[in-house]
Amino acid sequence: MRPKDSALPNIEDVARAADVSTATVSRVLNKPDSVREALRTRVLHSVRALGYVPHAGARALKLQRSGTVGAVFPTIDNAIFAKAIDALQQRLAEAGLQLLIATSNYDLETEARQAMNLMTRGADALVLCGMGQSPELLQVLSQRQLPTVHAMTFPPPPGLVCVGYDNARAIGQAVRYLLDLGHRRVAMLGGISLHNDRAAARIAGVKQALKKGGLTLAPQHLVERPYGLAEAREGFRLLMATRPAPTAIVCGNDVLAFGALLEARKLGITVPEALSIIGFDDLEMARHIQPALTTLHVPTQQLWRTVAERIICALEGSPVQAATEVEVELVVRESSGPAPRVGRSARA
Amino acid sequence: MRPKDSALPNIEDVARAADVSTATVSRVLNKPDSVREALRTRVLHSVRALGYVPHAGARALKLQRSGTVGAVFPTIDNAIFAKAIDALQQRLAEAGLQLLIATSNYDLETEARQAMNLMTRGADALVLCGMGQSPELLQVLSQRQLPTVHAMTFPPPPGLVCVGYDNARAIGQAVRYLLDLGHRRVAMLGGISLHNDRAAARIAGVKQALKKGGLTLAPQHLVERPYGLAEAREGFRLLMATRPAPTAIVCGNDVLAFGALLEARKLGITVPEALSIIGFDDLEMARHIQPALTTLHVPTQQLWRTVAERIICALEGSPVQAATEVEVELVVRESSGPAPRVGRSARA
DNA sequence: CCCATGGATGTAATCGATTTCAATATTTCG
DNA sequence: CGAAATATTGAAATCGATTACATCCATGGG
Repeated sequence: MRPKDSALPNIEDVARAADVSTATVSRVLNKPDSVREALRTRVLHSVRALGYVPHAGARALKLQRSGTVGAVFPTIDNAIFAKAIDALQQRLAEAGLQLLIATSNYDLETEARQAMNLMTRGADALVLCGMGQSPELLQVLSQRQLPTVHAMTFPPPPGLVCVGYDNARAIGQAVRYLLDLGHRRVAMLGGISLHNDRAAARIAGVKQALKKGGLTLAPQHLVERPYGLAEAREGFRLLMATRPAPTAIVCGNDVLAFGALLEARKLGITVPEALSIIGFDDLEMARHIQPALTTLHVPTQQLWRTVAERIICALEGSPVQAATEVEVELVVRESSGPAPRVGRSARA
Repeated sequence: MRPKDSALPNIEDVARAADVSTATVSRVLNKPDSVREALRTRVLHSVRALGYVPHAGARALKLQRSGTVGAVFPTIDNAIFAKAIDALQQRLAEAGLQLLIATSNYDLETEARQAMNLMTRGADALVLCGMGQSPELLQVLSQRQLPTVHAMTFPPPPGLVCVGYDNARAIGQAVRYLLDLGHRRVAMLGGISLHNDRAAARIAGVKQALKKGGLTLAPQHLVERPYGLAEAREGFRLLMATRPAPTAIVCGNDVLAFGALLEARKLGITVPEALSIIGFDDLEMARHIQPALTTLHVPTQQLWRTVAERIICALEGSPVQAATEVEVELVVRESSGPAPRVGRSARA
C-alpha cells in the first residue's frame, strides 16, 4: 500500500506510527482499560502527534448507530424553544449523544421534509413538537421503527410516546381564575391554530373553560396571530376595538402577551385595572417586565430533560414510558386583577 | 416506540427487489439520468416499497464528506444567536448542507471540546464566534485544514477567515454620539470580557472613544455582567449608585440595555431625560419597548448568510475571501437624548 | 452481414473503524 | 519450576454505498 501524503490520518496510520495493530488503536480509544499502560501511552502519543480523529461515518457504519439525535422545532427564535434546545442538548451530551436541529417554521410539510432529512443524516432517534405531524411522516417513522418522542403535548394518540402537558386543561386554569375574579368578557389572542395542535388546543381550552362558566367566546373575541411582537400588537388593537371590549385577554404565549402589554400602554389602557392580560410559558422576561406578567408556568427544563431521558432509554433498548405529564401552573403576578366595575367605562 | 430492530433495508435489498445491481440503485438515486426510464421507475418503486433510506455513514465513508457543517455558539438563549442560527441554517440547507449546533456557554475550553466533538461527528467545516479560541483548538484546525469561518469579528488575525464587524469601532459610534449630546459622565454595562473577545472589544471601544473625546472611563463606571435581565438590573443599580452618577450608559448588548431600562423605571429614573441608555444588536424588541431603545444595528441576516456563503465556497474548493466586513450603524430611538443640565441633580 | 460505437448495466474493489477469534505473553499457584 | 489460567495483542472479516472498469446490447454504417 502506497503511503498517502496529504490525506487525513486514519487508524492505520496511527497503528503504523505506534507499531501496533489497528485493533489495538481502536481499543485504546474505546476500551482503554483493556490495553497495557505502556502501549496505551505509545498509541495516545501517536494519536496526538498525527492529530488523528476517528472517522464518524466509518464508525457509524460498523456500529450501526450514529450517536446522533434529530429534533425538529417550529422555530428557534422564541426563548421557549431556545431553552428547550439547551436542556435537551445538555442531557443528550451527558449520554454522549449529539443533537441535530432543524426547523419547520410551523409548516407541516417542511416538518416532514426536515425529519426525513435528519433520518437520512443517520439520526438514531427523533424529537418532534406536538402530535400533529403529517400522516406520511408518521407512516415512515413507524415503518422504520425509529424511536420518536413527541414533546409538549399530552395525552398522546395510541402508539406515540410523548412528554408534555394538556394545553387545553392548562389554559383552562387561567380562564377559571379570571372568571373567579368576576370577568365576563374574556377574549383570546392565540397563535395560528391551523396545523398547530398546541395553538389549537389552547384556543379550545379557553372555549371549554368559558363554556363551563356559562359563557362563550364571541367570534370577534378570538384573534389568531403569528408569535411576534408586531403581530401581537396588531391583534390586540383588533380585540380592543370590539364593543363591548373584553375585560381580560388570554394569550397563546408570552410573546403575544408581551406585545399586548406594549400596545395597551401605548393606547393608555391600564393593566390590570382596566384590563387583565395573561400569557403562557413563563419566559424569563415575564417576571421582569412592568407590570409583571401573570402567566402559565411550564417546567421547560424538566420537560425537555425528560424528553432526553426517553430518547436515551429507547436507544439503550430499555422499555420507555409512553406518556409523561408535567405540571403547568398559573403564576399570578401583576398583569391580572379583578374585573373593572360593571356599567362604568374602564378605570379603576 | 421500540428500538429499531436490526433489519433496515440496505441498497442490496433494494437491488434484489428490483432485480438489478446495487450500482444501478445507486445511480438511480444519485444520477437518475444515466439509467433508463423503465429500470429507474422499477427501482424507485422498490425504494419506496421497502422504505429505503441510504446509510449516511456508509455514504460519508465512501465520499469522504458528510454534508454537515458544525457551529459552536456561546448560547442559543439570546435572540441574536437564534436569528444567526436561522439564517445560517437556511442558507446551508439551500446548498444541501445540514447544520450541527453546539454551545460553549462562553467557556473557552468547552468551545474547544465542542468543536472537536463536531469534527469527530464528521463536520466538513466549522463556524466559530469571534477569534478568541484556545490555541490548542486553532492548532488542530490548521493541522486538519478544516475550513473554518470566524463570525462576528473583524479584522481577523492572519490566516483566519472571518465575517463580521469591528466591535470597538462600532460601539465608538455610540459614544461619540453621546459626547456630541453633551454627556460627560458615560458608563459602561458590559458583558463578561474574560475569554470573550467581542465583549472585551466593546469595552475597549468605549474607552478609546472616550479618550478621543478627552474623557476616561472611571473604574467604578465599568461593570461587567452576564447577559441576563436579573444580572443587568443588578449591574445597573451598581452604576447608578456611584457619585457622581453617569448621565449615560452604554450597554454590551440589548439584553443588558433592556434590563437597565427596566431597573431605571423601577428606580424612578426617567429615560432619556435623566439618563441615556444605548444597546447593541438591535433585537426585534428594541423598537417595541418603551422608551424604544437606541442601539447599534447589526445586519444579522446578511452577516450569517455571508458566513454560509464562505463555508459553501470553501467546500466547493473555490478560493474564499479571508475577511468580510459588515456595516454596524447607530439607530437613534427614544432611550437617548441630551445630557441633563450640569450642576443639578438628575431630573429633567 | 459484420463490426464499430456508444449507452446501459453489472462486478468487484474501496472507504475506515470495530470486533471475533486465534495466537501469544504473562501471571498464578501447586 | 512448570502447567493452567488469564491478560494482551493481532489478523482479517465486516458494515453499506459508490464508482472504475468490464461487459453486454442495440444500432447504424460500410
